[in-house]
Amino acid sequence: MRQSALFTRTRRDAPSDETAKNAQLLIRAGYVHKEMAGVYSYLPLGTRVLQNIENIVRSAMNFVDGQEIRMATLHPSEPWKQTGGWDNIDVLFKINSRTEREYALGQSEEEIVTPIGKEYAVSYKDLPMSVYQIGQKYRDELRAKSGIMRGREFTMKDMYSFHATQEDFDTYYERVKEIYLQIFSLCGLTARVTEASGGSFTEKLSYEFMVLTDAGEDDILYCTECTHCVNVEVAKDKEGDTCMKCEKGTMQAAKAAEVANVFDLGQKYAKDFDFTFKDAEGNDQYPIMGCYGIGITRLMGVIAEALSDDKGLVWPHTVAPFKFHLVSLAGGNKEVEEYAEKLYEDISKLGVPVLYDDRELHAGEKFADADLIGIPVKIIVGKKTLESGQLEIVARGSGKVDMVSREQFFGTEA
RNA sequence: CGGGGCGUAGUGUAGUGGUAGCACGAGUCCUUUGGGAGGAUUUAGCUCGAGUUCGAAUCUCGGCGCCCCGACCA
Repeated sequence: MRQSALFTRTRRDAPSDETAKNAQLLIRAGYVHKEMAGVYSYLPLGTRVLQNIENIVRSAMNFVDGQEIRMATLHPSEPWKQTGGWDNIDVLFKINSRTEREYALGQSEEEIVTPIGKEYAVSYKDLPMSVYQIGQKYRDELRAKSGIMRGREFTMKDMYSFHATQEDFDTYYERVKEIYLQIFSLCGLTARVTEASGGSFTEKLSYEFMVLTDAGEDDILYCTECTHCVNVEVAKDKEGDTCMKCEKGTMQAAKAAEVANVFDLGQKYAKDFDFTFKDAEGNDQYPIMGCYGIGITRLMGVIAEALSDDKGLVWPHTVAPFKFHLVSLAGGNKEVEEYAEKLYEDISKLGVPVLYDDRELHAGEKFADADLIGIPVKIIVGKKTLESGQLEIVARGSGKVDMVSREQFFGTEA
């Protein structure tokens, strides 16, 4: 992608109506555009980041035998009335049609997926079954905040599984929890599995995946020695207590952002929709259901918060909009320009996403923009490098500089 | 939803009752080209409504919007 043709441009100043670091940086760098409080559009750079995150999540869900589907986000009101959500879930957007009909906007999809499951899972042989989607969710938050971290419209991956037995569910639940941690690790974050309230629909605990960051809105307690971690809303221990699990570490208080959660829904929804299957003896049984969410756009916001520095964003290579930022310091020098053009074509030919700064600007502006945009590796081409016959490779995070020959560069790529 | 703050060119800001200014951006031209360069020139604005006043960006009331704290949060 030629930067001169990029749909967006960077800004020197942060908008005055955002205080969250993620929103300031993402807007300045041209990743997102704010529509209203809690609602953002994603521009080319932002869309690329989202697609990368989605693909990481998609692979992981496929790995745990989830099948991707795409459910409606405009919902009939009936299933919501059937589960009680219509009256009990205050974040549910309710829509009045110009006709007498009422609709809901999907804030979660149990009301849609359970009736679908009921139609296809009629025998124990059809179970387990696990489906997921990546799509928009709508929640009528009283107060949207923290940039893209708590919006009224956001992108979520939500998976739902149905199981014939509690044991089968438990096994699957653990599998998903494990793969979730890998997802966050791939995104450059360390997440902790945190015990939390199950919400209004279950007595059981749920598990939240928390990333330690001051930008988060949850208070957690984590053990300094083991993986034990509890949301303070359900914590029996206090800061400084000895960990109840390993009995070695002490519990440490921290701010954290919830990037995902998993719920054991039991048989609630199956019962609400009278979803039964025939077991091996021919008896009707309610399946055990689980749901597993990952906030895709929130995850992007948390990465932006947690990994940025005073110059701008610092994307891990797994989610970065481009692998390389080719910065040409031609300054009117035809030789350098031609060299950069050729290099851009050669990298592009390999199918490697590269942003090519071909604009006629001073080096300082180009570097400042590159730092702000936060692509992990800069390739700098100028008179200097042309004379030495080498490429200057600069890591965005560490600032580490490597001088490599063109052959070495393409050698490592191939 | 309760409390607080704020709405001025595309962006960031100055202007507390009397001619709306600056910087950045954007356009044209010239010079410059390894960390936001310089000059010339052009462009573009007071959130909406009502009121007070000879006169309102400025004062009063109301609406709308945005941010923050709290409450809330499948």
